[in-house]
Amino acid sequence: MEGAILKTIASAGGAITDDKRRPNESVGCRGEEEEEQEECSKQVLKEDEEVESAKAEMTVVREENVRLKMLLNKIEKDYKSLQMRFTHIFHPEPKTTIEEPDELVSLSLGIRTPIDHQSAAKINKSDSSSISKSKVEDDDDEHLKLGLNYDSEEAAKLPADLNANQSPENSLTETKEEELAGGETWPPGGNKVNLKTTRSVSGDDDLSQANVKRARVSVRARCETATMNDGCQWRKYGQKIAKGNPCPRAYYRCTVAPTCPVRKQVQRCAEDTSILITTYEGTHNHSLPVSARAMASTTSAAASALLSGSSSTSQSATTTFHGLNLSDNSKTRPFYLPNSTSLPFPTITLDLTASTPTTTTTSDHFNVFSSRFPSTNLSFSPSQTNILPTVWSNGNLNYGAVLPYNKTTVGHLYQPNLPKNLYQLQNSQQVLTETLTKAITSDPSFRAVIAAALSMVGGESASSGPAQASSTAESVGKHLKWDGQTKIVPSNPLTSNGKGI
DNA sequence: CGCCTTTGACCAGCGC
DNA sequence: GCGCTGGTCAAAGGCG
Repeated sequence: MEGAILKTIASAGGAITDDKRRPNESVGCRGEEEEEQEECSKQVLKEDEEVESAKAEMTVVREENVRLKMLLNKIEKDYKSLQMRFTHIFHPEPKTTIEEPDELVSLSLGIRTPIDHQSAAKINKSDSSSISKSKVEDDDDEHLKLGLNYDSEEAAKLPADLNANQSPENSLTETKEEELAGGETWPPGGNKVNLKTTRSVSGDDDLSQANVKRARVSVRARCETATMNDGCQWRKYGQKIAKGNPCPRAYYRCTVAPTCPVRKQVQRCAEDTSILITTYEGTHNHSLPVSARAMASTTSAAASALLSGSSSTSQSATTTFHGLNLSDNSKTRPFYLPNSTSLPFPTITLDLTASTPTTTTTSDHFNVFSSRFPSTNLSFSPSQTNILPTVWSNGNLNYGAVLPYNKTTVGHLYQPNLPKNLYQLQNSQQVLTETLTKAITSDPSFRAVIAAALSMVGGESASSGPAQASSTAESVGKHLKWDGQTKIVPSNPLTSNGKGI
């Protein structure tokens, strides 16, 4: 049946479009034959060209792959360099910075395991590194993943003390909490117990310790959604109307791990409701999805920098910051920074809202922060590619600021009419600022981390929607390789009901 | 049914 | 001591 049909078609002459048969067919006149041959040769050439182009494309893709691999290697190297930098910054010469056992705990960044005071007291101050190493080596794997939440094999290959030193907030925030809780989940009012305990033990020093342990990282970003999609799972456990801000403040708790101590407060800026102020507290004690690492790393790094500054100026921080009320700033403060007036916790603020060129002065309401503790403000301008820090005396560190470094902005540092304690504060803040500057400017990895956060937040703010916001994180997750395997994160790593954070 | 949000109540710290 | 405020708890209800 089919054969008959084919014969019929073939006899029709030229109806068959099989190109390969045409050169051998003797149909039509000689001129048509030449045309067909020419046409066939053209098509063959075209196919060859396509093959060649495909090969060239494959070559390009291969080269791109090689470049990406090199980029990944570079990122990993940068990360290791960043770790070294943090270790270097946060663990200066012990004799010059560590003055008491508690201070040792404060400076032992990232010690995830609870270290009781007895054992800590037995250990020599100068052996802080060995403390970290021995404790971490005894710890389980999860604790090795702490800190900057980078749990690649490269990180695992690093010395244990490096891993242990990644996360200041782990050691600072959770050590005593886990002591109190016996390693279990947070007891009701754990923070209260913590604060109350530390305050009742030995007065101001412990108070300052508690303050340092409660370091917070506040992120200001333009976001239309209820919360920033930082990749983590959060559970809302409370909401309050804070004084002076009609927008309610929501309290969230990380639910990725039941024992995770991380909490965050979300509140819209009263001045500009498109600005979302998210304040993070604590460090995740579990591995994070790729999409959550950027923010976690950023906040952890920022908190580390802040705590480093606080630690290095702990003396003045205790004696000066508590006694000094930055009433000038707080009175003129045109927006409401979470906890800035009521809590003595050091807060570092990452200002990701300065996406448009603005005239930045010390009175710029996006860049003036005040609290009883020296809040440190990092203002980023994502549109700027040349990152040059502008530092002024109030601890603000304007990244990519529109204004060039202008000494007039720091002029009041040298004003002779300032009270002595204000000078102390400014000196402390200057040290803090220098520490931050050192951490950020001297290591490209820090900038990479910040850039990752910027890309995430910027994408979200630009898209004004959670789905699109997550696409940025998704692309990061899809294109980054960790632990030698590609981890595909969900397009929207939200909660099961899709409401997310 | 499990997880989440909502929301009023409770507690602690702080200032007057 | 009292009131204000921030932070947290926990019961109730909603949602998938």
